[in-house]
Amino acid sequence: MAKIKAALNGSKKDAILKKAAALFRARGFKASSMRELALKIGVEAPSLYNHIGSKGELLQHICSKVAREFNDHLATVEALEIPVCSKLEVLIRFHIAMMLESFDEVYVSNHEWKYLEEPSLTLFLQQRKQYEGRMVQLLNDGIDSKELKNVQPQVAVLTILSAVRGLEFWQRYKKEIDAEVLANNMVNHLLTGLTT
Amino acid sequence: MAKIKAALNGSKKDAILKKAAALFRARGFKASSMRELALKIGVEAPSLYNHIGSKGELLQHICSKVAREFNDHLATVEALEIPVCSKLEVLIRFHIAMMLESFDEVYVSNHEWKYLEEPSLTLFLQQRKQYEGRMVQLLNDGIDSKELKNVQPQVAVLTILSAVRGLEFWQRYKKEIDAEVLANNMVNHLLTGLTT
DNA sequence: TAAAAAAACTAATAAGCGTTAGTTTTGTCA
DNA sequence: TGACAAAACTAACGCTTATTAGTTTTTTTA
Repeated sequence: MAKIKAALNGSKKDAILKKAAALFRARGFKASSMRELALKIGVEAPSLYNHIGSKGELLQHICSKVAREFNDHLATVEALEIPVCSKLEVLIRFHIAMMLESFDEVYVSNHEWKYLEEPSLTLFLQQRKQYEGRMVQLLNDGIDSKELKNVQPQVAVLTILSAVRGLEFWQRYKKEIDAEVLANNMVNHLLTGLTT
Repeated sequence: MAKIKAALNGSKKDAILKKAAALFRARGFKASSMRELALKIGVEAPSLYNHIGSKGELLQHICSKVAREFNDHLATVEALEIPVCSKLEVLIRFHIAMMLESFDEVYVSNHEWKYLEEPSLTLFLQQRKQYEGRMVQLLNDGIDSKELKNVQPQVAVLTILSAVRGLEFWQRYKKEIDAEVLANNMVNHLLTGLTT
């Protein structure tokens, strides 16, 4: 059987991770078998273990990479010296961009994290909680400076994060609606509402 | 071993369905075993088959019931003679109420539907698509009557549905934020935005 | 209280799982 | 070209899965 093709500028492990993310997204982590993953790669299941440690390790890599990217980005946004509204806009557009270029990974991270083993599970949840907390802080800044209405910041963060998360459903409309139009609409909706 | 306790005003199958929804939500459908379900009920796994047909049938019942309830409610809202904004508010509040009183079932319906077998899977997806389509129609009405801004209705529906779906994360804040406050905030945010 | 029905039990089956061991093939470098 | 390392292979293990068969216990009904 042919050897595993390394991803462009990546190790063979990276190639496996990419296929694993696609499989886990389509089937779910628990319903995905190592034999199925091997088949997609064009190899027998035990051969995978020359490159990876375990099935769970694959999930761990996917989730921790996504979490790191979002946290890193949030840090850069916090450092910007622009109005809170603009920061929110940048954040929302980043979520949309991530959904576009790393759809499988983001989806898996959002849906399958519960199958992480300790201590990765605890770490992941801590990072997510932190991310939310820092967004709440951002909204509080905006409320203090009168840029934003006096809302419950936790509820607003919940609404925003859920809305951008829902971009996973958007794949369906890809042909009908341009990514730029989508982003503009969502930013406007979440910041200025629907009503005239 | 004790017999399966029938739910108040319900059959034994209903009691199993309730426990199954809770288990499927906590563990995921594929990761939930019939032995585990039986344990929660206080019975051996094969005994369940005196009351149900299969594991998949449980998921099917849960998902189709939730889908029916949402579709039925949408029909009553469409028939109301009130402004579009009010209709949207009623819809959002219904989602919040459903999340409160049938959390496990709604969560499972949202997350585990992909494990439905045919023809239930196709039916479920059709109903969901229909629900979205009818909401798009509702928004179009609002845009025509100048009640709403001239937005892309598909994007707005995506945003609204995703936001209310995200209420599943809200359980964490239950102690801090009252359900009524949550509902008011979310309705205001989705209809009138965040900015001053 | 005896018969019938419902629902529990134990035992077992076939299939699929992640993973390991041991071996063979393939690719690399001196 | 020969030697070493990397990575593929086959076979198999131990475990879990949903479900069935057959039997016994419990409950309902007459």
